[in-house]
Amino acid sequence: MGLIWKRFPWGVQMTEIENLLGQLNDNQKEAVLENSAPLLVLAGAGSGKTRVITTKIAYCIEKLGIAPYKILAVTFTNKASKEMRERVGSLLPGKGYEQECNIRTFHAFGAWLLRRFGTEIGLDSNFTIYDDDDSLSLLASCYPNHKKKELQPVMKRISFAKDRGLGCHDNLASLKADSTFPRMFEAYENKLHKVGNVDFADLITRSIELLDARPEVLAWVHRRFQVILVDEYQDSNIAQFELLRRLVGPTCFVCVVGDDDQSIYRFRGAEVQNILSFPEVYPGTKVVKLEQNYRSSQSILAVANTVISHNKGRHQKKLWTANPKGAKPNLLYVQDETDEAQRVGNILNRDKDFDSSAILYRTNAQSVAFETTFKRMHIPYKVVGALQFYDREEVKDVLALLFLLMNNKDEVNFKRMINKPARGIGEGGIEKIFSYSGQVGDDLFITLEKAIASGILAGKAQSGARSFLSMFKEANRLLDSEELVACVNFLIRESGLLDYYRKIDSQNSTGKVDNLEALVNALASYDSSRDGLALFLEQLCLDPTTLGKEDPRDKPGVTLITMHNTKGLEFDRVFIAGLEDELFPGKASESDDDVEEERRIFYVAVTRARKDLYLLSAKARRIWGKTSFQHPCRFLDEIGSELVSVQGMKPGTLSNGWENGGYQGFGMLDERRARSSSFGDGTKPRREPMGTRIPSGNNLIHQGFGDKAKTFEMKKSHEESNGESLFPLGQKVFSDQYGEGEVISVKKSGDREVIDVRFAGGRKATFISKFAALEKIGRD
DNA sequence: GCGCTAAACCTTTTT
DNA sequence: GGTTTAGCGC
Repeated sequence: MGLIWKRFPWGVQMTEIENLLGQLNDNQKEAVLENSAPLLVLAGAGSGKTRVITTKIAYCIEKLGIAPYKILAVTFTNKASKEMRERVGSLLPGKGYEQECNIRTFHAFGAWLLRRFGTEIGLDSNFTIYDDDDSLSLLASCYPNHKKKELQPVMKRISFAKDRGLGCHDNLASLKADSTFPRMFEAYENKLHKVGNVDFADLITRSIELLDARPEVLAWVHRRFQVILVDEYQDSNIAQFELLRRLVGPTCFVCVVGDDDQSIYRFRGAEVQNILSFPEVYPGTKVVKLEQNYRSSQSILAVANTVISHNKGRHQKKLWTANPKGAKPNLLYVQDETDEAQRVGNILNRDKDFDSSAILYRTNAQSVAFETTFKRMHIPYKVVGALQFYDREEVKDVLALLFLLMNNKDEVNFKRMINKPARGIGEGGIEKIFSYSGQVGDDLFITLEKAIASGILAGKAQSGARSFLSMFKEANRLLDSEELVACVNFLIRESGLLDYYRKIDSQNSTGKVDNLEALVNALASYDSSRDGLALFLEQLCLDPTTLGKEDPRDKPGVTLITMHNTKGLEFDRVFIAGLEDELFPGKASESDDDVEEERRIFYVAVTRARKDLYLLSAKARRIWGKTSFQHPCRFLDEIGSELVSVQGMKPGTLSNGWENGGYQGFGMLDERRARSSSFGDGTKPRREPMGTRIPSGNNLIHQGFGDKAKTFEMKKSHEESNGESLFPLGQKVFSDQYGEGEVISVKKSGDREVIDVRFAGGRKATFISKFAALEKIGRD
């Protein structure tokens, strides 16, 4: 039963599963068929990793007769788990395996386990999951005299410790924190326990705690899961490694799949060592390597291989492909972020093949330039991942009320909303209220009731507190009678948030009320009971980026996405934008390890492309409202010039500019663009990016000849002076683009000197001194 | 305690 | 450039 028979022309009958196996290469097949020894699959980019996992799931069910619910498949990101669920579904359509199998992220699995058994370790089943903001607020409530900014690094360190499986009583010496840290860590943990909530790391660490404390739960887990598969294993952290070790029972088959070259979550505690040491931890491990790439053209793979070979800490391996050579990847030097978007738009408009194209960038903020330009050019697009909805102030306010409704011990959200909008309960009032609480973790509404009864609050605060309390009573009543939507609407109105945001909207036309409406709409598709609300909040915590939105993949248009988020995805045509030092690799990348991680991110990005790859690097970019002159990403130098076709002039680095036969000022490039940019899309050429005069011929001559020796000297003297400042504060300078200016700040960033210059007319710009096309004037 | 203005800060990347 | 905080007058 359950097998569908297919008749082949030559009379051989094959089951669906054999058909699937027939599509695999030998190594892939080996990985699917091995189901007794622990299995480590080292799978290069595009080597059919997901196909192996999904086929393996199908094989376990159809051939080995393992019940789907006994299979646990863990991924790292929400996107990946969604993708896997879909692939399982489409592999064996109509059987609903993707619903029955436990396919989740590590964190979602932890939440699932803790909701079931959390009471065993004193956790309420209606706990809420604090995001980073909430966690910080909780820490701040332990230390009211500290500013949030001081506490942020502490919070980061706490998360980092927990990701490594370290508790506040463990030896924290390896974190190199100061002596107060363990105490703060402990205070935070105590309070978190008392308010009955968990943070992200807790989803893993408290699951471990549960399995260690309750052998019967551990036994249940071991009975339940016969097969455990972990995707993107290189991204797992130590806590997750520890959790996995407990999940794998004596009769359980475990298989992990990963690629050390694609480890890009070190910043979050990912430990590449996990994948390297797997065979030692699980004796008898069988290792299968997948090195044939089925995704990309040879030309694209050549770029990827070259770049990644510059990393020292990696396994030697070489991805190869039998695919055609394909078109040479393009490297485009562009003017600024608007020009970048414009150029990409023009290319897209040539064949209008939007759906199979993606634009990849390092930071979410970079999507804005593409969005505005694409809107103007009428290019359809979709932004994947970036939080835009659920981290809005007005939405978080309503959510805070809902979280509070579900968990009346939730101090963070109570404090957020007790006086918002203002109802006369200030700092002092809150303190008075809390003086009626026996201890942290008491029911906050009982505390509030006591405080009101005592009459300690001032007149305005008293009535405000009263209405806040009765609002929740009524909201609870509505929820109990399963009127979720009415309940939320009531809260929005009664709390005063509706009027409050209406006023703000009318003052600065912001549309916040529309967002409140959208939130109610998202909720409306859930069951209108308390459980429906709980489910909504749970899904929201675990993946706030997709909830309530239609699946972006169903929408036509170009995909805009961060490089991190693209893991596991592929596109015919990929544009990698913003290939500039300080942006990518990021400013904070100082150590060699940091740069190696960035290089892996680049590798991941490049290997997303099937046929066409465009690399874009801008000469200037507006960052924080200031124009910053950029230097090309160092990884571009690592690609041999024979591997890409270059368009545009490498920006004004003095050395390269000269070597290329004369540095070309912005004037000439602007001219060239002006010619080419009647844009072919019917739009008017845009305003000059910096809104300044185009340099006169004189300036060009001045720069082209008069300045050559001088600037060269500047560079030389910098190298010799070894880090000494190139531009003192107050230095007068001349730029061909901006005219005369004055250095108003000199800062060090890594080994670089960065200067801010204010030009005549008040315009400010930032330069890396070493590369700045500036002439010092009026000094001697 | 509230609300306005000025200043400071900001951006990695995800669960 | 946009958003959050500090400081001040009411």
